[in-house]
This record gives sequence, C-alpha cells and structure tokens, in this order.
Amino acid sequence: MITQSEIATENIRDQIIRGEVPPGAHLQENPLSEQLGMSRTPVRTALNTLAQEGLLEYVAKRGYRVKEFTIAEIVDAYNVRATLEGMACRLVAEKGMDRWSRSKLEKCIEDGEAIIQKTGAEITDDNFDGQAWRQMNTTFHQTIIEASENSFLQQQIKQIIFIPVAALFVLADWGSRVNAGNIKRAQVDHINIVDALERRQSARAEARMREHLENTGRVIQDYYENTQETHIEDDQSVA
Amino acid sequence: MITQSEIATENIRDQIIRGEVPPGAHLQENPLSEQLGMSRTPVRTALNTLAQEGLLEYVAKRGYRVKEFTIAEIVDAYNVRATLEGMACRLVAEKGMDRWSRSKLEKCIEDGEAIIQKTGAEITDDNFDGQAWRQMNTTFHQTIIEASENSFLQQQIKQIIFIPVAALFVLADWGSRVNAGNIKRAQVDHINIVDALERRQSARAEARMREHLENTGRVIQDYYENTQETHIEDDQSVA
DNA sequence: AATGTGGAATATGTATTCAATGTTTAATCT
DNA sequence: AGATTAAACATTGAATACATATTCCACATT
Repeated sequence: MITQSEIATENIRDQIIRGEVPPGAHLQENPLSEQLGMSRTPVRTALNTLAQEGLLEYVAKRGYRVKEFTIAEIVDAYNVRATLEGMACRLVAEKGMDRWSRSKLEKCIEDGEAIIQKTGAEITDDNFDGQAWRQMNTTFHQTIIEASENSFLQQQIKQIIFIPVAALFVLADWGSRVNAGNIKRAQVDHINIVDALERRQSARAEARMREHLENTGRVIQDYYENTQETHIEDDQSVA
Repeated sequence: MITQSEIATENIRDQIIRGEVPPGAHLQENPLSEQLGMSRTPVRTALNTLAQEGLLEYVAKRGYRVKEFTIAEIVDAYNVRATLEGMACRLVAEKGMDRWSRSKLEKCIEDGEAIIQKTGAEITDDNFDGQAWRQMNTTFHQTIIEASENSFLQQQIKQIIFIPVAALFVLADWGSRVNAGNIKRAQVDHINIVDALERRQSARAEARMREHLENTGRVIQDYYENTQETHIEDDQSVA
C-alpha cells in the first residue's frame, strides 16, 4: 500500500532533484500540504525523511531548507562513490563472478560498442543515443554493486545518487554535454574493468573503477564551472 | 532548543544499541509514547528517523521492527568502514596534515604507549584501562576523518557507528574481550599509519588503515561467533 | 478437524486543534 | 530619523481526535 507520506516524500524529493525548488529555499509545511492536497502531518513526515537523506537542512522551530551543495561537496561525494564502487570491484574480483553478472557486463560492453559505432566520429545531439548510453551505464554499475554481495555497500552508494546536481546528470539529457572523447574513454574504462574482473585481478579492478568515476567527477566539475560562468553572464545581461 | 522528537529518537536509539529491545522486536507507538511520557506524534517522528538510519525496518500500515543484523552484515559494514577510513587516510596524506591534527595523532600514540606500559605483559580487567584506550582510539580515528575535509566521507562513516552489535564494542566495556596481542597490534598499526601520513605516503596510509580496521572486524567476528556458541549451549541446557 | 469468513479489537495513518516559539511590523522613545 | 520594544502574525511542535487498515479470535461450514 502507498501512504500519503510516501507520495509527499517522492514528490518533494523530485522537485528538489529537478531543481524546481532552488537550493536554500525554505520549505514550509502549509504551502506544501496545500500544493499536495493533504494535511501537514504526512508533509512533516516527508520533510523529516528528506532531511535524513541529506537533501534538507533542519533547524528546530525554524523548519527545513533545501541544502545547497557546493562544487567541492559534489566532487567529494563523487570521490566517495569512486572509492566505494572501487571496493565493489575488489570484492567481485576476489569472490569471482557468477555467470549471469558476467554476461550482463559483457552485454553492456557490446551495447556501448554499438552505440559508439552508430554515432561515428563526431557526437551530436542527433546521432548519439544518450538514453541508451545512460541505461547501459546504469546497468553496468548496478550489476557490479549487486555482485559484490555487500548490502551495506549498496545502501551507502544509493545515498550518493540523491545528490541534486549529481543526480541531474543521471536524469537529465546530458548527451549534449559530453563529447566523443569522454564517451570513448568511458567505454575503454568499462572494457578494462570487466577484463580485470574476469581475470580476478582485484587491485587492478579496484583502481580502474576508482579512476573511471573520478574522471566522471571531473567532467561534472568542468561542466558545473562552465555553467556557473554562463549564469554570471546571464545575470550581467540582466543588470 | 531540544524537541520531544529528538528526545524520543535518542532514547529509542539507545535502547536498541544497548540491546534493551531485542532485534526483530515490534516497536509500537502507544507503549513507547506512554513509556516516554509524550504523545504518539514525536514517537512517530523518531521511528521514521531511526528507520532512515537503518536501525529499524518499516512496512506501511504494519509499523516498525528492530532490524536484525547477521554476523555477515556486521562484517560487511566493518569492511566498508575500513575502505572509507582508508580513503580518509589517502586524502590526508595527499593534502598534508595541519599542525593541530598532527599533534593530536602524536598524542594518541603517546597515550596508547602509556596505557600499554602501565598494563604490562598480561592484560586483565584490573590493569588494562579500557576506558582510556577507547577514548584514545576514538580520538585517533575521528581526527583522521575530520582532517580528510570531506564532509560526505564523515557523514557516511557516522552511519556505520550506529550498528547495534558493532556499536556495543565501542560503548560497552570490552576490555575483557581483548588480549594483549590485539592491543599491541593496534598500537603498532596506529604508529605505522601516523608515520605514513607524516611522510605523505598516501597508498601506504590507505592500505595500513584498511588492514587495521579489517583486523578489528575479524576480532568482532570471532567474539560474535564465540558468544553465539555460548548462546546455543544455553539453549541446549534449557531444552 | 481443518479451513474460511466475519467481526471485534488493535494499531497505524491522517486530520485537526492547541500551544509555544520565531518573525515581522508598527508605534513610541531617544 | 533611527533604534528599540511590544504586539500582532505566522510557523512549527505536540496532543488529540478521527479514519482506515490489519490482526486475531470465534464461529460456521465443508
């Protein structure tokens, strides 16, 4: 069964991740309960939940405000993710992969290859299938995390997915924000990671995955800094 | 200001960590609100919070029960902690330590040495100052985590501290459960970690810390399995 | 005897009300 | 005019009341 509290939680979380409510905004219970057509009670529960997830900051008697993430914090989070998924790779290499995980990863490699082949030398919005790439990428990482068979690891990594700006790169269509170089490098990374896992080279698998995600973090950082500049320009044009 | 919800959260969390409410127990709102002398509302908030922390399991319309942790899950959590604190060491070694962190760590080494000196060759309940050792140990790890200056890392590691059985080893007097070998090995580990940090050998610092905590995890596992056997014996004697 | 249904009792989910604390505004005093 | 204070207003925290789902037991039926 689905409760009002759960509806409120998902709805408000979505609004935050999509950037519909800006960082730093004060979320008040009455407006939210009106907006969602429910009483304050389930809204309060939702706000408490989201604060625990780290999306909101809470001060007693003053309520909740949307947490502002600095570039540094987002990069920090990505580095933590890099370390944790690196650990997942180490565990998988040590334990050895079962047949199903292995075939799923190999399919990811094939799919990635196909997407790049179809794209050609130059990546544009038209010829690059960002949707398919993201799906392949999610499956790739998820498969390794699950194959690690460490439930804590899975839980910890999940939390990082909810960080607003980082999550945008998963949700939004960032096909136009990547270039051929990044995509091809990511594909090579994936190939090397799977190779290391199959050879059960745990240290190599760990190092490769860590580097792979640290690269992604750098891409996000670059993009973020560029858009920051753009925003400043926008502000100036208004002034 | 301190709210009723916060009081309830801390109180119930304590009861769980101390083992006063057994794993698997169904926590009901009415008895808890009576016990704590407040209405159901703040109790509900507290239960929601603790479920988010991973201490309780929630099923809609059925309420909350205390999560049961298997030995495997506890060891899993400790291994995650080992990896994360290893990362903290790596970051500290890369950035370099400020003077204050450095002196705090060196004081920890001195304190540890003093405790061991005072204890002598054989560790017993009487001559081993478990309280002082735990405090030194907590300071040691906390200092490194804070010096990493990665807020996400700090947040993630905090969650692991709340796991019931693992937390017992921090809270309860486990002086009687350790032997001279473990304590001396831990002290040597600490010395090597600080040495690596001061020489800014990031890979060595990371590896040493990881191994240090994996050892602790193994100690917990051994202890847990021993007490499990004891419990089985108890059960048999009852039958 | 076992299973299934129905209803009472119990527990959770939500709404509403009341209380306490912050915030804002306006008026008064310097 | 500016600052300070008090009062009105708004918002959060907690308690109570109500609605709805689940559990459990009794009873009936196969």
